[in-house]
Amino acid sequence: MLSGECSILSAARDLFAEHGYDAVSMSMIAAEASVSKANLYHHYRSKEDLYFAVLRDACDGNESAWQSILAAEGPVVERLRRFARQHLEDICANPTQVRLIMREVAEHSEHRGRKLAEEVFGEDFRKVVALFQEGQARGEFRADVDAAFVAGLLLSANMGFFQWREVMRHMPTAGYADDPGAYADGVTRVLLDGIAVRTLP
Amino acid sequence: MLSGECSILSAARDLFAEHGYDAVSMSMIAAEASVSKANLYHHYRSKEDLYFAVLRDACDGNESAWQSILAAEGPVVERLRRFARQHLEDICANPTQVRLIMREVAEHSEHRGRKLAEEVFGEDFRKVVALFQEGQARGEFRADVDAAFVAGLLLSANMGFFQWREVMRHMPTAGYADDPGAYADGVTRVLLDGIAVRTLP
DNA sequence: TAATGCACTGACCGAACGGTCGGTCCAACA
DNA sequence: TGTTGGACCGACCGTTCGGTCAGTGCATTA
Repeated sequence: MLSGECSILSAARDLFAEHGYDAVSMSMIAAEASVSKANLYHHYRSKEDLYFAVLRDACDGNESAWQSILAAEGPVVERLRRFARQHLEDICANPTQVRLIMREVAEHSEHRGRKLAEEVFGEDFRKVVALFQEGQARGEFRADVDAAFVAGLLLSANMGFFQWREVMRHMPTAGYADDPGAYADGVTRVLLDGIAVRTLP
Repeated sequence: MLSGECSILSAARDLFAEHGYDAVSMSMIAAEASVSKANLYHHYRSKEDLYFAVLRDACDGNESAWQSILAAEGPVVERLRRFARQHLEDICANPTQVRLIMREVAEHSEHRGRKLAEEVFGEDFRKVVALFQEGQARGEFRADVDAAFVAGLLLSANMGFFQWREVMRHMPTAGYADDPGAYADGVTRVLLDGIAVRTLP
């Protein structure tokens, strides 16, 4: 990839992620990348083509550290704890990509957004589901909860942190907005043990 | 409110919620409302003015049935269960408003979106926090978890259902995408009891 | 040295944008 | 009955949009 093309892609990614497709003009991207607008059309056939290139680029770099965590050995509970932390850390470390894809899912969930989400998150989601199922098979987790349901719950909790942290930061008694690690640990703990006071059986 | 103004507001709300601010033109709104574009500017000073009116209108109608649930008598656990169901039902019944506000939070979380979210969700959030705190004071919930944290977890889970249901519908073994009630019950159950197999103390 | 190919540009296009303006219509009121 | 004021419209404004195109500068190759 040439430097010109790279700077275009980078500028477009930042702008699209921050403002959305329609709010960003080709002139803005050209100015941000310090190239002429015509140059954009030399590298990409259309605005949509550039947008898809940005999306494709954002999806490529999601080979994450937590892939190995899921496949590791040892107690599922411990793997789950480490995964939750790493996953949330990854999300927070790549806000641009996450925002890009979240926006796409929100606005086109029934069309290409769904397909995109499946391609990007699908395999990962299935791996988390498999982890929960392994936990159930090992007798670490209760068998009467749906693994996909719990996986969705965990990912929703992490996504919720990412989406609402700015709002939560200004809510009373919510001091965890600045500590993803503590949040993820809290999620794991509640997910495993619940919040109800345990009564002897 | 007159019929013309109402149809404008309604058309604008639908279009803004579905496509976002920049993707919607005044001409589109005028056509959708079957009025002239000039008429839009007779009722609203600018596009932004109309957008804010839509936002204000969407925020007004959120006096929900679950307000009384939170304030009711009886075991907190039962109130929590009923709240989770009703809250998710409300979200799913008003997708337009929810999408509108979600978009605003996502794109302007650090500016007016934050203020908006506080005004719309702030009081509700605090009530849910208060419910958890009451549960802790009554000895129904463990005291060593932060109430605001758990409240955020619950709301994130419900929001996650709303946001990802279209994607989830096409994931294997995830059959709960069409049943908000069952999902909410599942969230409550996991939140209360966790998924770990209980070992005798 | 001449020719080829490509990154890149300024000037430009028709269309659509947000917004304005002069004017029509009609119910309310004197 | 004459007047007023607000709902409403068609035509239009300047600007910006996505996109095009002829042309320039500069390596690489023959």
